[in-house]
Amino acid sequence: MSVTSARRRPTIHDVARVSGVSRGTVSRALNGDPYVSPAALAAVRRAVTETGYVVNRNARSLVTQRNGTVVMVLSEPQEKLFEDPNFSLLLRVATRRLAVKDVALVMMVAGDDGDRERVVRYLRGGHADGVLLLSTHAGDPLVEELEGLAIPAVACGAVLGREGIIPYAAADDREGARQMTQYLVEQGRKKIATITGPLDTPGGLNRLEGFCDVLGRKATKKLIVHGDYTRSGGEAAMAELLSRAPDLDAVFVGSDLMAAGALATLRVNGRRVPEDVAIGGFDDSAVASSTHPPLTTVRQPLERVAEETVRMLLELVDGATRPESIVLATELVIRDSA
Amino acid sequence: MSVTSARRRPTIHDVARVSGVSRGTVSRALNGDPYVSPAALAAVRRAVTETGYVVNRNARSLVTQRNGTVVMVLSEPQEKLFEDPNFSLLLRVATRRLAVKDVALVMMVAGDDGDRERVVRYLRGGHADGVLLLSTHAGDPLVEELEGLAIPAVACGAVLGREGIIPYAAADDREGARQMTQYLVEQGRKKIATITGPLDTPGGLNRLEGFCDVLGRKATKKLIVHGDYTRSGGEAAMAELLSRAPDLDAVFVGSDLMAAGALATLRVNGRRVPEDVAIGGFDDSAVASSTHPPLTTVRQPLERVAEETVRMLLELVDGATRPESIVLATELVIRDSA
DNA sequence: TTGAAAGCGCTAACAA
DNA sequence: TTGTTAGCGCTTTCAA
Repeated sequence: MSVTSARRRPTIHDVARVSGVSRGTVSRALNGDPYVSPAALAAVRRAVTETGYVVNRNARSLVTQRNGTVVMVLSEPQEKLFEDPNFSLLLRVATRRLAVKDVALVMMVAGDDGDRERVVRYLRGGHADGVLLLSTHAGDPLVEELEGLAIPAVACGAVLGREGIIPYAAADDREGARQMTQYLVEQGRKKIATITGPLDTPGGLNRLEGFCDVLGRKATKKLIVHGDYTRSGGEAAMAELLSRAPDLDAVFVGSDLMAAGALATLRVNGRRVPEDVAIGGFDDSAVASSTHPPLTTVRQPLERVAEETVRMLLELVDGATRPESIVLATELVIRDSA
Repeated sequence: MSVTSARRRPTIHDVARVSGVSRGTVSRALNGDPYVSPAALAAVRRAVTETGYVVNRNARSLVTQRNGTVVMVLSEPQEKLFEDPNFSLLLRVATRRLAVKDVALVMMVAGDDGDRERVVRYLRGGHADGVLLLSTHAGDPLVEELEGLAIPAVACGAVLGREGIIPYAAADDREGARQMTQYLVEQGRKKIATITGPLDTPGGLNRLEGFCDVLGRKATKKLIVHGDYTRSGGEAAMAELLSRAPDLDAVFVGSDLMAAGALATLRVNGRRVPEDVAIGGFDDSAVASSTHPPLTTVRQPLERVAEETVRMLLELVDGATRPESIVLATELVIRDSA
């Protein structure tokens, strides 16, 4: 045992020796090249098992200029975004889907200039085949640098201002917001406000547009406040709304986490939900069912967003032309808050 | 611009040519070798800037057998662990700390045998310098495989049964549990139960021991139920406790997430918190302050756990002898639930 | 269908 | 202090 682990790792050379063919043939056999005789293939297979050979990816990458690694870059101006359950979900699904293809996922945060420089250095070092963008804001300087590097990149959610350049998979934010707003209207709510996400994110912008689509002129400035996708941001925004329009009877909140914050503020202010104020969330993330009362919300198919993003990226890496961006339908989930 | 990005990446050869020294000298200059004249160093620096040279890590790794990458393995029998805010925190801190040292973090999940095989293959492929273990359960087969690979490994939280072999950083679970239990006693609670984590995790086992340390013979089997660190597990465990001991007046719950579940069950059953039943959590994670009422809990210094784990791993990778494991003090955080 | 051989870009040992 | 050179382990022509 100790002898075994002390021995150097077997190389393709060892496999060649044991199987009685040349290194070239071993390589071809390993990579599924059609020009390998059944006999040679069998011999190589046996030798691989016998020697316990595992390819050295560094050596392979050096010559192929590929390395079976993609980077997930989290542009994260507010550290808080990490507490968002959506993030965990995307990360988990992406990791799994990539793992199936034997592609490793490197996590990098790009919150400030130092981080960003590091990401770019890593990418320029040729250590990754592609980039998965998460929560990228409009005008993020990283995007431009990426374009300069000419490295395959795909985003979870559109990168505002770059929709035609960086392919993405996303939920239909605008339509989802319409569904929720329409539902609130149908419930007889008369004075409906909204708490949006940051307007330099597609979720912030498009959900607000959906809200306005339904309410038209009723969507006055007074009834629109902006949050930052955090719980505490939701609390503050709700307080602001209450002071602006004490008689509001419904709020469409741009994320479940912010909605949880809004609920807390309403409770403190003695408003009952949904009797006095109806609350609609967005995401149907883990928090939605754990608030009190549980949130009526809009379900985003984030698993599919992650899956499609990964698929698109791998296609790009394999040399496909720019894949079509894809927008997935949302679904209204009715619980108790509205 | 298009011409620039189309050109092949500059190699050390180009730097040598531009700076007028040999490749060897360039390499030495780049790697901080002391035997480089100031003149040569300056020339190399200038040439690097001029050419935009970035080292090719694959080539470097091929010869150094090092690659500036560590893997974070998440042993995750219950997928749910991903929803735990503790996880996000550890991931974020570790990513950042490693990034500072220009070490990349690869995420891998090892939930089933297929996953595990993939992790081992990746490691045997020599693509990582070390392993960060997360939420590893006693008897996890991965641990043994890791030992066979003789790759540096450090754990966040002890790996039960391997405490002497795999160094770790962890909170003082037992003492933390004692603090909370003692506090409940001091509040005049007479019938105190506990919901533990899985007993094959250090948090499950040691927090239960701390509980028993304080209560002695009063900690009867009837008052001890086991959860799985999920919210729904906490709900179910609380229901079980209520049926076993309807007259209990306090519960020490082994994690904030489970405590949130317990609160929900109590509410459904008409028990007021803390008037009828006091609830103590553990973690002081993001959920603790967002439950209703906010949780009195035990703060784990998870940032420091992550920092220390990373430090230990990098030391190991750099050839240090097995570092001392480190146990960090916890702190009682009093809010409204007890 | 196969083997031989030329690198991929870099580090490190050696000689100068 | 420097240049030269031999690989690291692999893929991929090129000939056969």
